[in-house]
Amino acid sequence: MTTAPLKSDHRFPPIRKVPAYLKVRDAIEAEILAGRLAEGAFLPTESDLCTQLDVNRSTVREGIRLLETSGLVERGAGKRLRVRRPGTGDVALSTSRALTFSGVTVLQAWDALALFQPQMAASAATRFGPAEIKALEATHTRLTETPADDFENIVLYTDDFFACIAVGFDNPITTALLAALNRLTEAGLRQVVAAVPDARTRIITAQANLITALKKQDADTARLWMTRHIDDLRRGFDVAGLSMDTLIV
Amino acid sequence: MTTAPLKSDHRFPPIRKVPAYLKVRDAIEAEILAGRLAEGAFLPTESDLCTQLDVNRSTVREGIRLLETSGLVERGAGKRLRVRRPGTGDVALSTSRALTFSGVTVLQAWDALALFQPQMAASAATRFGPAEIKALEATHTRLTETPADDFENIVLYTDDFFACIAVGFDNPITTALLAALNRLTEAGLRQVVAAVPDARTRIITAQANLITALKKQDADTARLWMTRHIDDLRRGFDVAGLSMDTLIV
DNA sequence: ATAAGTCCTATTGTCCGACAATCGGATATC
DNA sequence: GATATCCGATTGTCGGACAATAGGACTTAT
Repeated sequence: MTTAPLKSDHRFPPIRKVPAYLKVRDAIEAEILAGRLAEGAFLPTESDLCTQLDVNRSTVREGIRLLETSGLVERGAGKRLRVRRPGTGDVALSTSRALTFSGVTVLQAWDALALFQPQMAASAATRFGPAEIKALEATHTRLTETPADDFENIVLYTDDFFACIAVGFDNPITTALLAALNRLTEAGLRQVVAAVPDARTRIITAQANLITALKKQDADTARLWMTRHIDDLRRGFDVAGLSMDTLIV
Repeated sequence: MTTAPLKSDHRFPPIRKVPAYLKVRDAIEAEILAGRLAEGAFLPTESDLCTQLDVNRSTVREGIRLLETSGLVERGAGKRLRVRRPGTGDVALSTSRALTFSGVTVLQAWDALALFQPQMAASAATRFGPAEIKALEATHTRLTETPADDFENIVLYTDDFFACIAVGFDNPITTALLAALNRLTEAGLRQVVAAVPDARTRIITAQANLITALKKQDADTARLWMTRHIDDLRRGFDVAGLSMDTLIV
């Protein structure tokens, strides 16, 4: 006969009671992800959800609020909820917001950009067809036609150029992630463009050489010019007197 | 005297009345981001917020729910809300969730991985010091010591290896984004490891060669082996009979 | 017949008040 | 000093209520 151990080593699984409003979220989310609530379909009325889920309307509303941020449901003010599949724009926004909240610095954002963008440029050299290059040229042309003092549009088209490269891969993941990075660096770029007089021409030069390289399917040159482009941005930060350690707002 | 135009071209800015619960969220979020509510500080009681913001508690709660998903506040069940700065883990989770919701395929996730990871490996060759390489070796050793039928840990340590490379850059952005990608491919990797007998040894080989290259600061070889590693994963998908077009759940 | 006005209903946004559960701390007990 | 007990504060949930309005149906005017 075995004696009972002095110290029990039996492990109880932790008891976690999930609040009702979280269950509400999970229930609705599950229905959507399972496809039983198709995209564009209206969700039941809040009152209906109350009776179906057997909770109070306040609880239902709290659950819905949790879904609202993830972009799975769409709401017009005073209108019913509609199921929605978030697009790359939503992903980029939520990612950049999350990164901002977590407290990243300008340097970190630039570093990530410097890591990923040259590789994308190099890969683009072999993967881009005439259509993608045409899109790049269109954005580039818009930039060349922008007056040197129209900072806002210079920033816009510079970002667009980056975005075009990401979009050209026809992969929503790269598109979304690079768009998120662009969002993080956009404010810095705006200051650089405003503070550094020859920023615009340097950007135009880099873009032109990059496009040429892509046309020739010259991956190394494409990578090189993108690297120069990104490095230029960093020098711009210095010239504009921006500390790389400041948190991105 | 000019005649009034037949068709008015005056544009009114759209009137949007923001619901109170959104304002509540914005108010709290602003306080946090401005640093007036420091990390770790307790938020006022819901009742306090009611009086301060002059709205009903239900409204306050709805606003709080909106913040909850972004990880800016932390809540123990039945306990007060505490201000919190989301870490890379939170960013990775929210990003991978957002990508999942937006409906990405296994192919797209693999493609993104194939685009970014080799570049990270190449850059690691010049940027990693002894400490980072030591961490990689530790993970690698854990994998070699894992029995061939312990699929769960094989997947775990394989992911860890990728994560170590991202972490080595000491940049929360790359860490978070790559972790998000890992999350997306993890399920696929699990199936590959379970279905392809020599997956483990192939992974070990790739990792070993990669580490050797990093030690020699040989960027090209590092990139090469990472590329092989990722390509192997793709072949594994084929062997395991996984369609690359399936949506990631 | 199309456009504009009128009414009605359903639904959301917001409020009020209430109560059980429980967390944290103070207090009493051994 | 450690343990048990009590208590106030706070959250989670509930029920009901009401104003505002979006969306139709219906009528009217040009």
